[in-house]
Amino acid sequence: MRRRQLIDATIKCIARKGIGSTSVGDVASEAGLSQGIVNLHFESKENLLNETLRFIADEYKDRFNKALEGSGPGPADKLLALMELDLRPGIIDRRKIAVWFAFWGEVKSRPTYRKICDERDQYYDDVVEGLCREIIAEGRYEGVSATSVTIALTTITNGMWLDSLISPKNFNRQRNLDAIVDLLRRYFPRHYG
Amino acid sequence: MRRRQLIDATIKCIARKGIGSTSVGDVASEAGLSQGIVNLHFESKENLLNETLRFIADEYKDRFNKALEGSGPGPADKLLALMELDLRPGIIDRRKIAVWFAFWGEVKSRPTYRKICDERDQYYDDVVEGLCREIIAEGRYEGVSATSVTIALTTITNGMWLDSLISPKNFNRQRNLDAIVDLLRRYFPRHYG
DNA sequence: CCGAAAAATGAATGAGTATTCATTCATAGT
DNA sequence: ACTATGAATGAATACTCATTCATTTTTCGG
Repeated sequence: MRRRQLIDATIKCIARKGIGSTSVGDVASEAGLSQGIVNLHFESKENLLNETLRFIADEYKDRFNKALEGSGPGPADKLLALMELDLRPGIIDRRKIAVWFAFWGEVKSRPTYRKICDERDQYYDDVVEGLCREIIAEGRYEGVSATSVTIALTTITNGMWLDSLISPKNFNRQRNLDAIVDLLRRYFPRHYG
Repeated sequence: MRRRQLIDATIKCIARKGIGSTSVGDVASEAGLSQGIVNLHFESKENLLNETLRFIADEYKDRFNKALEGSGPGPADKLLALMELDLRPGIIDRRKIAVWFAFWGEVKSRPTYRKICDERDQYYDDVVEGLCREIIAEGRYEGVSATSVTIALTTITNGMWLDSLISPKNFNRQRNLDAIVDLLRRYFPRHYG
């Protein structure tokens, strides 16, 4: 399918040159096709970018759901699997992260981007909060607020993504994963001890 | 100073329209000046953007140092003051955050941006890690890794900034601050109890 | 095979934009 | 009063880029 091929080319171009310097001509030649091809299949550049963002959001959601299914049965396993997902080599790949940040960088001025990102985050937050509640009930943890843990867990991974983008040399996946597990242990010692 | 005036105008334009859609003409008219003014004072658009990023990074560093000085004397006070800083209304202002993300979105394709951001983060991390070490020593906390706490604390605030950008409606400063204090309490109960 | 419909091409168009520069103008020095 | 200075202007230039469209190529049902 041409549309998919063009979206892939768009992702490559954005990762390499940023959204601002990516022209439809660049995308077309990255795909090995001709000038007019983008407008033929997507009508406009804006459309292409919207659909590209939707594509990477869907792709993430897929991996997210697969991680949930593929993990151990308990909520603690599932939560850990989700945290690990965000630091998996295939996800925390500098090119992929660059694309996410390129779109996030335009969220304020493009309501459509905001909406797409918001949907993804909402879903993510809901699942994480649900798992935290299950763990709290299961372990009879007193004084642990599911809301607080959820905020900590969901924000921390995005912050790590930024680190990996800004200090790739200094970034250490294992150390970051350790920090997350360490944090989980503080909240839920009987599950991650 | 004209340069400062132009940098302010650039920040406003980026917050409103994003980097991609901000032209030097926009900046000039936002400043109430004429076409050629940007190239007169900054030689090129690229230069203007570099200096704008450097300006907001310096501005942040200033507030950061003031927060350190203005807080209570102990490392625990200082650390909390830094965390509060990142959620203060003047900092977590959607326009300011939008500018940060606009630049972060281009970090991968613009080495200069990366360098400026990296310097800022490096400094931030070093200070936070130093404070954590002091607290650990002071409270004789066993089994708390300064590295892990530092990673958690420094990444969490950037993640919160992203949330405030994507779900401004849903974003609640107090709830986020509570999450941070809650987290501090888990690591350092005798300091934040 | 045929031929109509769909897909793809790439040159042309026109809007927009960074940069240049000849000129204006206010101020300061002589 | 006259001149020198340099900040500021804004029209002109050169260039990039999204979009259009006439034309060519491919596809595929009959």
